[in-house]
Parts: sequence; structure tokens; C-alpha cells
Amino acid sequence: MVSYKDIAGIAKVSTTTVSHVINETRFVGPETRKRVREAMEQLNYTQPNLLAKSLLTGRSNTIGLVISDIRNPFYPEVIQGIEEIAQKEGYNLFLNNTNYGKEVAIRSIKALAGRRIDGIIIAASQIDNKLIREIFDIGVNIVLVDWEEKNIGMDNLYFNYKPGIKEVVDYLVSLGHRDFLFISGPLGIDTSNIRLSCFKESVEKHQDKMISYKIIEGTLRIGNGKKIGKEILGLKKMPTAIVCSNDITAIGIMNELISNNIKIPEDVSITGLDNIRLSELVNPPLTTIELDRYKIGQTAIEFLLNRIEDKDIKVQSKVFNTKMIKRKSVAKARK
Amino acid sequence: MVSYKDIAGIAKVSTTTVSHVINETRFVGPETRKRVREAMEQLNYTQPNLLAKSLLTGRSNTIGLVISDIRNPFYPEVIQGIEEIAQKEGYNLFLNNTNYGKEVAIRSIKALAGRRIDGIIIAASQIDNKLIREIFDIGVNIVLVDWEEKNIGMDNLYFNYKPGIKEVVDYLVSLGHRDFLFISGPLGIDTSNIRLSCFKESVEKHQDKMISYKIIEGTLRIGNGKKIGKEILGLKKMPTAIVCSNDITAIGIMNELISNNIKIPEDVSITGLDNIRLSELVNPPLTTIELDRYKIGQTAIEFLLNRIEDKDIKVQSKVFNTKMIKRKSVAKARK
DNA sequence: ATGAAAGCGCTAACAT
DNA sequence: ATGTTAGCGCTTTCAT
Repeated sequence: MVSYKDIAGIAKVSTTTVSHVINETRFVGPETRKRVREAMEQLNYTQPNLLAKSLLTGRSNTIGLVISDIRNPFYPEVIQGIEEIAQKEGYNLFLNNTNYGKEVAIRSIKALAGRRIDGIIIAASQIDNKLIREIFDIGVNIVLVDWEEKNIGMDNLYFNYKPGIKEVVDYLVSLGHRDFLFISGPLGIDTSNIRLSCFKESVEKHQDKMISYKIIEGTLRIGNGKKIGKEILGLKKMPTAIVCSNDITAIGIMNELISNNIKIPEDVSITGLDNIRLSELVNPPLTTIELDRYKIGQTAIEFLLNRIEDKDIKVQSKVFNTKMIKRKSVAKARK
Repeated sequence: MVSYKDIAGIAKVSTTTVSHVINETRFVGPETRKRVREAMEQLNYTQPNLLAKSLLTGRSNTIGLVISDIRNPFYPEVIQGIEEIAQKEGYNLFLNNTNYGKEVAIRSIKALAGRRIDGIIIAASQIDNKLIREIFDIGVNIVLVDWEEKNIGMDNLYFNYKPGIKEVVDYLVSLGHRDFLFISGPLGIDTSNIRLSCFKESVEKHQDKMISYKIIEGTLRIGNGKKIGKEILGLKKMPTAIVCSNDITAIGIMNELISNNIKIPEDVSITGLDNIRLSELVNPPLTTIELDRYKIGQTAIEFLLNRIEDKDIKVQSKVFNTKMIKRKSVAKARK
């Protein structure tokens, strides 16, 4: 491994000068500069050791992003929002995928924090709060995205699912729907529970209207919609409206029902949540709930950069509201 | 920033002992061990500085993966294949997304290599060969996935698109199709050109049959299918078979055509390439070409781990063949 | 059973 | 215009 010392030796200068030539951080006589450059060439020196540099300066120009499922269409826009600003500001982004694994998450975060990265954006719930606290305590900047617990004294951003879900329920009720099926996410995950309770709450505001609902627990993953679709086909009584916790599930269910000659929205109305790109490309286009994921990503990195710039600013927090996007998968309840 | 020195000071031991207590690398008397542990607790020391450690040992237990588009459904399985083995072997994985950007790619790779990561898997074409060579020369292990150039003296894996595409063309021809439309990827990208020439070659094997084809250049990205679909609707003469360079595009086109009352496969047959999960969930399920992405990912990391273990083994290379998956989006050519 | 000391590759304050 | 020197936080050899 060739280092400044080797270059300095050949060019007959000090390592200081080598450093200044490479980083262009102070004037170096043209003659000397030339010698250094030649020595570098001769030794094939191209990539300075960033470990040494970071160790010394305490800066890495790198930020980490921890997500729980790279296949989840929830993330791409979040990532894009983060990337664009990171790139513009000259930061490198290391992505870590936990695959919903607690162990992996811990290892990822430790690996990131252990490298004294400038900051970490955590957009994967289900991570040990104690660990987060530890990392935070060693001075690594952290921003939490869509995090379950508020008021933990760290920068955080999250979605308020209530308005979007309420809008959807109200809309369905206004179209005469009284018989609902709600497809939840895994009930171990906090955001799943939050979505479920928003749904319940919204429905219960219509107590006077004799509404009944049933809940099926899903995984939120691709492929699960088809499975749940089959389950629905086996139900004694087909609901008039199916409210899903994410678009992927809604689309899967829709396809399965359509394949079995159920007409959407004439026979059954169905709604999603996420407003992924695909949701407007399917047939019929899906009525869903929009989350401004791009914006939450952008804001997350802005928060982080603020924090990197000045550790002592006060805690930054922001809520993003959600709203219904009307498309074609909802109609009046069948008689 | 608290370090071994601080702990050593409080515990009245040397930094050597601190190191051995933390890493359990040699016997330390129970009394001493206790004192060290207490000092750590007192100082809230939890995360050793991996920069220092890596700098000294030359090992990081981390590998980097560079991809060009996180939203491209080509990647998830590749990543999964890599992740599973990485995790099992105790490696941490840093993902870098280049967004097809040359600058970003360079920065990413430098960031990875500069940290003297144990190895890098590059699954993003369009990266400067000179840079790759540089990184390779500083001794960072590299594995190339689906790389355009062969015989560059580095470990590499790639897909042979020929058999799959030939199978599809032959199948379509056998069903009476004579009027083709091929949707290519961006013709700046090598894998796009390769797919295109495989198509041309396969068609030209049927010279005797008066086959005509037209080519439209697409982006391979989600959303582009719809746009191309509209373009197709405006064509003077609708082809009988549409062969697409990826599934996402095929699905988008299919939806657009169906929305305009064109029946698939009765009016037009359509095929994809990638065999993404979604391709069997759409209506009709898409006939496509399978790439064993999971396997290529697995093999990539196996290659890399071999290389990390022993730098001097000979170049590893592997080709993965492709094959057609028959589903419902293809039928006899309309009269 | 424990410690002293050297050093990984780099930067930056201070000196000349 | 260039060099000396100390040191970032850790590991490891060699001593005792």
C-alpha cells in the first residue's frame, strides 16, 4: 500500500507538501508540484486513504441511510429526495437494507456509526431505541423518518395517516358502503397499527350508519395481495369496499378478483395507500392515499445537513399530512 | 470523543488491556476486567472507532455494492442473493445507487475504495473502465456483474441473453407472427445494444419467412411503457407481436393497450424480459425471459469472498443463460 | 497478567 | 515556499 511517505521519498519533499499538492490546500512551487505529480504517477497513486483522513479530521462527507426493505415501493421516492440533495452538497450516500431484521439493523448502524459517518438517516422502524440512543450519544447525527415514537429529543419526520384514511372512509361511506374489509400490515409493526387505528377511528365516526368491518392481516409485501385475494374469494359475504394498507396489496387483490370475474369498481370498491407510480398505471387506476415521500426525503436530509452544520440547534420535527387521490377503483356500493 | 486512553486512565490500566478486554483477545484478570468495564460504562463508551481499527488492520468486514438504479426491478433479487451470504459470513453491506450518473458513480466508488473496504461488487454498467482499473490496482477486490467487456482480467459474471431471446422469437414465429415491434432500452447502454442485436440475429434466422420489424427506443424505466403504448396506438399498422427489453415496459404497454380496448393476446402478443415478480401478477400474466438474478447475486458474492480470502486465485468468470417463461400474453398472430 | 511503544496514512499548527 | 512534529484511535509485538 503506497502512502504519502513513499511519494515524499521519491519526490524529495515532505509529506506535508504531498498533502498540499494533492488537496491543493496551499501554494506549492511549480517545480516541486511537478516532482510530486511524477512520483505519484510512478507509484500509481490514485486513491488517498479516506480512513486516515476521516480519523484525523472527524469528517467523512458521507451519510448513511438505513431502510428496512429495498423492494418496498415506499422507499424509492424517499431515497431520491435524499440523494438529490446529498449529491448537490457533495455528500456520498451509503444505503443499508435491513430486510426487517433486527440483528442486521444493529450491525448496519454500528458499521455506519463506527466509521464516524457525518450523519445517519434512519427510515426503518423496528430498530432498538437503546441502540439509537447509544449512537446519538457518541455524537453521530441522526434523523428519524416515519418513526413511531415522538418526543425522543432527536430530529424526526413522520406521516400523519389520519386525514388521508378519514377522507377515504368518508368518501366510501358517502357512496353507500356499509360493509368494509380492512387489510392491515403486520400487526407487530407500529406503522401498521397506526394505520389500523386510523381506520377504526374513522369508521367509528359513522356509528349511526350501521357499518360493519372485518380485518385481515397482511404482510405489505408483493405477492401477498394475490394470496389475500383468494382468501377474500372464499369469504361467505363479499364486502362492498376493501381498504388496503398499501398499494401493492390493493393491486394484488384487484388482479386476483378481476381474474375471477369480479368487476372493480362495480362489484367491489378498493383503495390503496402510498400512491406508488404503478397505482395509476393499473386497470382500473387505483384510488389511494398520497404520502409525499419525495418531500419527506428532502426534508430529512435538510434536517441532517442543518444538524451537521451546527450540532446545537434545537430539535427539528415535521409532520406530513396525507390525502386521498381519487381514481377509478371506487364507485357506489352495489345493492 | 472518548477513546481507549480515557478508559485506560480511569481504570488504571494500559490501552493494551482495554483493547483486550473489549475484543476478548487475551486473558485479563477478573479484577482488571471489571475495572475496565466500569470505566467504559462510566464514560458511556459503546462504539469503538472502526476507522482507526480498519486503518491499522487493513480489514473492514464490509463490502460495497454499486448499482445504477434502485427502482429497477432487476436488482432486488440480485441484492437479496448478495445480502444473504454477506450476512451469514458476518459482512456488512453498503449499497450505492448511481442513478445512471457517471459522476455519482465515480464518487461512490472512490468513497468505497478510499475506505479500503474489503471488496466491491459493481452491478452498474457505464462506469469508467479506467477508474475500475485504478481501484483494482490499489488492491481493492472487485467483482463485475453483467459487465459489458469480458476478459478484463477481473472476476465477472454476466447473462447470455441470446438463448432466451431466440426462444421467444422462434416461439412467436411459430405462432404465425411476421410483423414485430421491438422496444429497446436506451441505445447508449451496452446491455440494451446486446439485447437488440440478439433480437435482430434471432429474427434474421427466419429470413425465408418475410418477417418485418420496427424498433422503438425506450428508457426501461417505469412510466415509459404507458408513453410507448400511446405511440403504438398511433402507428399506421399495429404489429402482431411486441417484444420488450424489460418487463416494466411490457406491462406499461399492455395496460395502455388494454385501456384502449385492444385485446391481449388476441389482437397483439407481447413479451417482456426479466421475469420480475409482478410479471406473473398482471392480467394476462406476461410471457417473458427469465434471468436468474438471485443466483447471479449469490455467485457474485461467493466470487468476492473467495477473492478476499486469497488474492491470488485465478480470474473467476461465469455466464448465466436465459430462458423463456411461457405465460398468457402470447397467442397465434391475428389474421 | 499486564504494559511500553511503534505505527497504520493522513492533516495542520507552527516554524523557518 | 517548504518542513517538523504531533496526533487522530486503535492493534500488536515484544518485554517483563
